[in-house]
Amino acid sequence: MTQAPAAVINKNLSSLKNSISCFTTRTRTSTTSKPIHKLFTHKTFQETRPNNNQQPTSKNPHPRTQQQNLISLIKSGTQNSLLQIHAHLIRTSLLQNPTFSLHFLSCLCFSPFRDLRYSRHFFSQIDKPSASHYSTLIRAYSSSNSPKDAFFLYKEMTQKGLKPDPVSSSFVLKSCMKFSSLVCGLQIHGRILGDGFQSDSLLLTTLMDFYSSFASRDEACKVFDEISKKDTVAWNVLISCYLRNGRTRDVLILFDSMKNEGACKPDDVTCLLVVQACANLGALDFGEKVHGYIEECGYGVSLNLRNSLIAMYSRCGCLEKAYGVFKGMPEKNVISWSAMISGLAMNGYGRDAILAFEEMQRMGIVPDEQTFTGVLSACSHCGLVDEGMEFLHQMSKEFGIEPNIHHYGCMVDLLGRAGLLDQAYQVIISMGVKPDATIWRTLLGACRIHGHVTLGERVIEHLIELKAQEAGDYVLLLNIYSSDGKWEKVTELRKFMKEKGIQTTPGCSTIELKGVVHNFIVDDISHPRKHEIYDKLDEINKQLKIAGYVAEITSELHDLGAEEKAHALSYHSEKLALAFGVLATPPGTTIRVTKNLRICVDCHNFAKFLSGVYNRKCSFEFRVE
DNA sequence: TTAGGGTTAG
Repeated sequence: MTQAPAAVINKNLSSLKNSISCFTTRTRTSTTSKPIHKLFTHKTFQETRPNNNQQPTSKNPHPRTQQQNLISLIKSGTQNSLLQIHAHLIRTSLLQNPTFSLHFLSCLCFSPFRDLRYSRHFFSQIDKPSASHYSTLIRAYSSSNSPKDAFFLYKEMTQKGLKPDPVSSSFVLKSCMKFSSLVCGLQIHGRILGDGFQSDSLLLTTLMDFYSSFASRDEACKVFDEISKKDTVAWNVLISCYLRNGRTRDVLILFDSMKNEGACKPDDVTCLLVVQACANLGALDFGEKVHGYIEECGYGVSLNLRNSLIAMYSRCGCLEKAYGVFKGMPEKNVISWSAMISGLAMNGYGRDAILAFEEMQRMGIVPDEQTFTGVLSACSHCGLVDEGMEFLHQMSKEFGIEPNIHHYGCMVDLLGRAGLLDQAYQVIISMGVKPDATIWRTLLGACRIHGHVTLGERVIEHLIELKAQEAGDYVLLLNIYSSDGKWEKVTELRKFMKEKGIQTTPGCSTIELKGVVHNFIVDDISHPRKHEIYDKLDEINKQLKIAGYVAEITSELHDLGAEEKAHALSYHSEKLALAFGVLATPPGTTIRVTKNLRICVDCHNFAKFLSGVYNRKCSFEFRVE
C-alpha cells in the first residue's frame, strides 16, 4: 500500500458505506462469487459460538462456517479487499472481536503489500489489544527499519500487565541488536527470567547472539552454560561469538570438541565459521582438515561454503587449492568470482586477477563493490596506476557504484607505492568520505617506502587528530626519520614516546605445523624446543653468510653499534619461526609464517636466502588477530 | 486464539 493509510481508509469508508452491499469477492481460496453481505451478517458475527438451535440453511449458513469464511477472506485478502473488509469490521463492530482483529493484523503485517503505518493505525483502533496483538506488531517492527518501536511496544505491553511470549521476546532482542542498545537488551534479559523462559533454548540462543554482538563474550558463555539441551545452533552461535570477539584459536578447539565428543555434530554453518577462523589465522592444515570433513559430510555443494574455502585458501597463500575449489564449482556467483579475484591479487597475481575480472563479465556476472575492491588491489599489487584509475572511473560510470573507503584505500596504496605521494594525499583530502585511520596508515607506509619526511609528519598529525595514533605509527615515523638520517628527530621522537608511555607491540610470528599453532616473539625462550631452535638458527646464520647473506642494518636499529644491531636482528620472531620451520619440516616444504607486524627488510632477505640454501619455500602473511 | 523463533560466504 503506497497511499497514506488514514486517508485511504477514510476515503474508502465513505465510499463503502453505500457500496459494501454490492461488493462481491473473488479470492484465491474462496471460489464463491456471492455478495459479501450474504456470506455473513452483522448479527451472526457478534456471536462467537454457534447457535445449536438454529438449523443451518443454504441461505443462512452456520455461524462457525461464516466465521471461517471471514477468516479465509482476510487471509487471502488483496490490497483492495482488505480495505473493504476493514470498513466492514468497523461498521459491524467486529473489529473488537479478538480473533478477527488478530487475523486482520497479521495479514496487514505480513502480506506481500504490508504497510506498517497502516498496521499501526489498525492496531490503535483495537480497544483492548491482547498479548498476541502486541506480539504480531512487535514481530513486524523487528524486521522493519524502525526496530526501536518493537522495544517500545514490548515495554508498553509489559506495563499493561500483558505477558510476552518467548517468540516475541526473541524478536525484541533481535531489534535491540539492530538499534545497538545493550541497555534495552539487558532489560529484556531480566524480564525473560521473570517470565520463566530460562529453559527455552531457542530464546537463550538469541540471547547469546545478543551478548556476542556487544562483545560481551563472558555473558554469552554464561548463557550457553545455562542451556540445558545444547544443539548445533547453540554451538554455532558460541563459535560465531568467539570468531567475532577475537578468540579465533579457540574456534578450532571448539570444532574439535564438537567432532570428538560427539555431543553435537558440526553442520555446514559450523564448518563455514571454522573455515573463516582458519582464514583469519592462516591455519592451512586445519583448514584442509575442515575441507576434508566438509566433503565427507556432503556439505560441499553449499555455495557459501565453497566461497569461503576459496577465501581461506587464498588467505593462507595456497592459491592452487583456492583455484581448485573455484574450478570445481558448477555454479559461481559474484561472491565466488570476487573471492577468486581478491585471492589472485593478494598473492601477487594482479594481471590474472584482471583477466578473471574480464572473464567474469563475459560469463554475464555483474561486478559489485567488493569485486572492484579486489580489482583495484590487483592494480596496486602490480603497480598498474593508469589501469587502476580507469577501473575506478568505470566502476561509477558504467556500474553506478560510488567508491567507498576501501576503493579509495586501494587507490592511495596504488599511488603511494608508485611514489606518487602527493596525488595519494590529494585522493584522501578530496574523496568525499571521511578518512579513517587505516587510509592514513596506508599513506604513512608509502612515506616509509619513499622516505618522505614532511608528508609523514603531516599524516601523523591527521592520525593524532583522529585520536587513532598507535605505537606502530610512531615506529613508522621513526623509520622514515632514520632512513633519511634525521637522527635528532629520531632522538626527539623516542623521548616523546617514552614520556607518553607509548609501548610498541612486540612482533609475533606464528607457524602452523600439523594443525598445531606455534607462536614466537623476539628473543623468545618459551618454546619447549628452544635449545634446538636457537642452535638451528646459529647454523642457518652461518650457512646463509656463506651463501652471501649480509644483515641489513641501515634503518631499523640506528642507535646501536653495527655488531649489536646484527645480533638483535638475528633473534627477530620471524627468524625463530623460520628456524623452527626448518627443524620440523622436510626439504621441499612451504613454510608459512604469519605476523602481526610488517616484516623487516632484513628478515625478508634472510627468508630469501633460506629458501635457496635449505630448499624451503617461505611465505609471510601480515595478519592482525 | 494465528503463526511465529536461534547460527551462515567474498
